[in-house]
Amino acid sequence: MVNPRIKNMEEFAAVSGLSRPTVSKYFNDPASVRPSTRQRIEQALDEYDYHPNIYAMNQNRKLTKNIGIVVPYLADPFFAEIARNIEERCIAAGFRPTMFSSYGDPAQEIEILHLLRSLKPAGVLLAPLGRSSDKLEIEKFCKDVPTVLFDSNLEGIGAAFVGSDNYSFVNQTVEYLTRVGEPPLFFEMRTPANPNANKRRNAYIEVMERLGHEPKIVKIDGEGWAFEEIGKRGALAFLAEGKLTTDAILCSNDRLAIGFLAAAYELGIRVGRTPDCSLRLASNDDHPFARFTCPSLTTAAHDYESVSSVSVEKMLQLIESGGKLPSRDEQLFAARLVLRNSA
Amino acid sequence: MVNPRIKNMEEFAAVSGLSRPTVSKYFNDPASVRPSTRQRIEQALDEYDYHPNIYAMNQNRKLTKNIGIVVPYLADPFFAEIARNIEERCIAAGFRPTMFSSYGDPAQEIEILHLLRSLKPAGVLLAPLGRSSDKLEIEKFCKDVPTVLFDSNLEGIGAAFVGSDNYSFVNQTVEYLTRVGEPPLFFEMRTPANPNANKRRNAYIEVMERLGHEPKIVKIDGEGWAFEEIGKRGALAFLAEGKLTTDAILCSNDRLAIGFLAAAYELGIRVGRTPDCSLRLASNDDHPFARFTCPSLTTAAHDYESVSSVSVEKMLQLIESGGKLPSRDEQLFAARLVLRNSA
DNA sequence: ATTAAAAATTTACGCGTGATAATATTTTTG
DNA sequence: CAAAAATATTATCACGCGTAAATTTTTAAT
Repeated sequence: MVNPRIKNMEEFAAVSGLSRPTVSKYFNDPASVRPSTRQRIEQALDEYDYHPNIYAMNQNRKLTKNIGIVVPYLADPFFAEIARNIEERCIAAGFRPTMFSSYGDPAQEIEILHLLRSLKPAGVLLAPLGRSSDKLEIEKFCKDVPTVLFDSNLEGIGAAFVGSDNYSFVNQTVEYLTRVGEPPLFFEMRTPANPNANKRRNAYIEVMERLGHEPKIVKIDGEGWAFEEIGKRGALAFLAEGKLTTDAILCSNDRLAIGFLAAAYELGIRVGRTPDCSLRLASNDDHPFARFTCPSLTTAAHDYESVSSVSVEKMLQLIESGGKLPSRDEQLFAARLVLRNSA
Repeated sequence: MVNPRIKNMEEFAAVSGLSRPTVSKYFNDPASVRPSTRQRIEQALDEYDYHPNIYAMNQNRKLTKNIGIVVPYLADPFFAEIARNIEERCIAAGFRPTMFSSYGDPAQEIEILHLLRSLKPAGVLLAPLGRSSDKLEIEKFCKDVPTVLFDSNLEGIGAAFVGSDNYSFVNQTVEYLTRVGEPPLFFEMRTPANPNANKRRNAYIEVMERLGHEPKIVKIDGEGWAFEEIGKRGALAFLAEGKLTTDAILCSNDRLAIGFLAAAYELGIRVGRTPDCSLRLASNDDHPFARFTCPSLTTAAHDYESVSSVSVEKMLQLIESGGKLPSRDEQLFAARLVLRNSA
């Protein structure tokens, strides 16, 4: 490694005693050269410090090894966690993932797609903002760049969608809550950014009616992505009203529930399933922090593993087949009910 | 925009009635061409859909507009938040930041630096893993690429360091805790990954001695980045021993404190400063979730704004001056004590 | 108006790699 | 051991742009 600097592939080919095209082939696919040749290259790679120039490589290549991962809000541990999982799998598959977050801003989401376009990625994994997304622009993007949507669906857009079955989430939490006590009230934001929220509300109504209970929904105000704060304020206001008609509450998502628990704690309302508690609270997502709330949060867990692995698989499949899939398929994964202490 | 496709800068220069190098100059700095020329280019830009090829641009350029942002663990909301802040500022300064996370793995940290090297970034903002970092490799990297360290310092490495003054953190929390009650015990991991942890412990000892109290430290076992879990287990074990000699505890960082609070809640130990509480708990960092713990967490807050803005400023300054600064300077920002309900 | 200086533009060349076709070499097979 | 198949080499071109030097145009000064 202390040997004279290697400037380019030409020089590196020289010191390894091969021609440049052969070395080029090796870098594009090490298995495409004879084992003996491969050995010579890898030996030279040990002795000399050479890395192909990324920009020169990608400039004239039909398809780069880049993968774009786009999420709505990377500072949300839920997305951070799933992005981490996906990133890892892309690297394992020999690709170079880059992460992007639109931080809740539709304009930035589109900007990211523009940037991504000029990055000529082999594929993109996109968790769109949802309601506020510029669907026309995203649709245009998906026509040019092989894209798999995950987490939140935009009807008909992208080559495939991989996400969670919201009905399964709510069905399990509602059934559990009603089985061990009174039927739950549904606690959500009035204008949720994420389309999953709407599906969850509808599922709640459907499941409640099936079970012969009247659905009751509390809608709280708030904009943006500070869900804990919104949930806390909403819960403080709601609990202060004293109109609680049941002992059970189902939050649309864990971040609202975290805010709710903070509010309940401040008001001295004990939450849990033990006799000393006046309220049971369940939620959906299994946020990374749900295990550390007080009390720990009973919630319907995403199948993180399946969602991330199948998203990546779909994407690789899409790349293999040249960017087009015969038909857009949607794959949904059921929740796993995680019983903790809040309900 | 419906006009014939523009393939490259040559064609775009043609339709705007200019030569390619002139157009090239415009894209590198719109102010470097005559206003009348600029107008012609921007008009053509409206009519035709052309974007310069990123790879071709960067291949033959001495300095790209890329900025690398590297953090130890992006799924930690603290780093996610500060990375978001830094990212935004880089974009505002006309650069193209890319975020990387080593997810606690020293090998991956080095891999990221290797990748970054071939990305030829104008500068890098690096929050190193700390104790486990491969310091020799990082030092080598910093010699070739203009790098500013932030959050956790590696002595003598990088062109500058911007972080928080750990003494100020601990000084404020200890002083506050002793002022309103018994002197605190220090709760930390036995082998902390982050060098800030060591500085905080030393500061705790120093401040306690200055105030005439005997420092008492509880070291808990655990490896990796699941601090809440480690804190919770450690607290459960510690509280079960019943060797609590004081009513006040200072956690090394908020994530440990979050775990501690979860443990206390499960054990039925009320934490806070009201008469019905048996324990006061304070911490350091002002983690984004510290407002939503039960009780809400009294903590010494990082000056997020200053750390991120000065980091970026230092970096821009470094780029301006051609990658070298006259001397390595370290800039530390004091904490702001945030009083909430836990102490 | 003339001319020198400054600014803007054009000419000409190079960057490091991918890709392809024709040829040469090596390895495998019958 | 010869023929066939697989692999490597040689020789070129293409890619889309940056950049220094040369040239033209514009501006400022006389």
